[in-house]
Amino acid sequence: MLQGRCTTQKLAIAAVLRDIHDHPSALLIHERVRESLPNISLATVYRNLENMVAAGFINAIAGAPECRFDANTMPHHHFLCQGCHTLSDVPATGAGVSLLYPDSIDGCAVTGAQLLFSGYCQACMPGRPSAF
Amino acid sequence: MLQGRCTTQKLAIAAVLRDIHDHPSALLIHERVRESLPNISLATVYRNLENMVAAGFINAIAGAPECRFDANTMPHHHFLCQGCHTLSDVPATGAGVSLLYPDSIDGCAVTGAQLLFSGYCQACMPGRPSAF
DNA sequence: TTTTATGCAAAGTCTTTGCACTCAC
DNA sequence: GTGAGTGCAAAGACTTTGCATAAAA
Repeated sequence: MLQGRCTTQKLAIAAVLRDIHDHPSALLIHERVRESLPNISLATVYRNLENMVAAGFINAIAGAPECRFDANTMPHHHFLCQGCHTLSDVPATGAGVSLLYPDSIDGCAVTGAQLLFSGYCQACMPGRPSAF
Repeated sequence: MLQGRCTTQKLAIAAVLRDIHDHPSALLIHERVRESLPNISLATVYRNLENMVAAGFINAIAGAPECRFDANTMPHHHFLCQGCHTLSDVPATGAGVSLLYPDSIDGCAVTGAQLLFSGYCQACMPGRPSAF
């Protein structure tokens, strides 16, 4: 799982990612890791996250103001609330979502697809009765 | 289409967006607008883009290093090449892509969906014969 | 005239980079 | 001992904000 040398910092970052099940930004990950490793630098967090994304251990989620990370590498989609900017998981199947796409589009090799839904969560539903 | 007062700056930005058919970043838009309006400030470009996104006149595309904008408000998807970071349009239908989703997921109202494919364009196809 | 929009400049936020030092191997 | 990995600090890139001025209505 970990590449290269096994450092305390890498283990601490991996442990945080394993425990967090929401979609933390790099800054939040740094904050959490500092609980167990107060001296770890933000640059180290960024460098290790970059390596983990490259290794496929975590996913980088596009679409939020900052880049967020996701330790859940199972295929799934995301929902971004436009009210509170919360990012939540949407199962790849079972939520009524159906996505099919070919391996290549217009001669381009497609290696992955990110589906980002936007809208409003129950708490942020604008101008609608809460019974919606 | 334009909200509020009709200023030279708004018209110039709208004209640039109408002419550009790729997916310019805010900085690139600023550069292009300066060709006709050399004194326009970057802050004005950002403020107007924000207004146009809010008004639904253009879309903000998530997933690129910087936020990019898209004057094409017809439903369509995007392909981000991991080699050259070029962002291109994928027709909503006709490219073999099939996407179906409900109006609400887990009690959240879904107002839109962005589908971002990633992979490699023909020029960046890694370690594969160009005849792929 | 009134009020919104702009330009300028500064600050804010997130991310990357350079370099000397440390520690896993 | 060697070199990958780290901490620190600075810089970089993109975006937002404050305020006086300009211009649309």
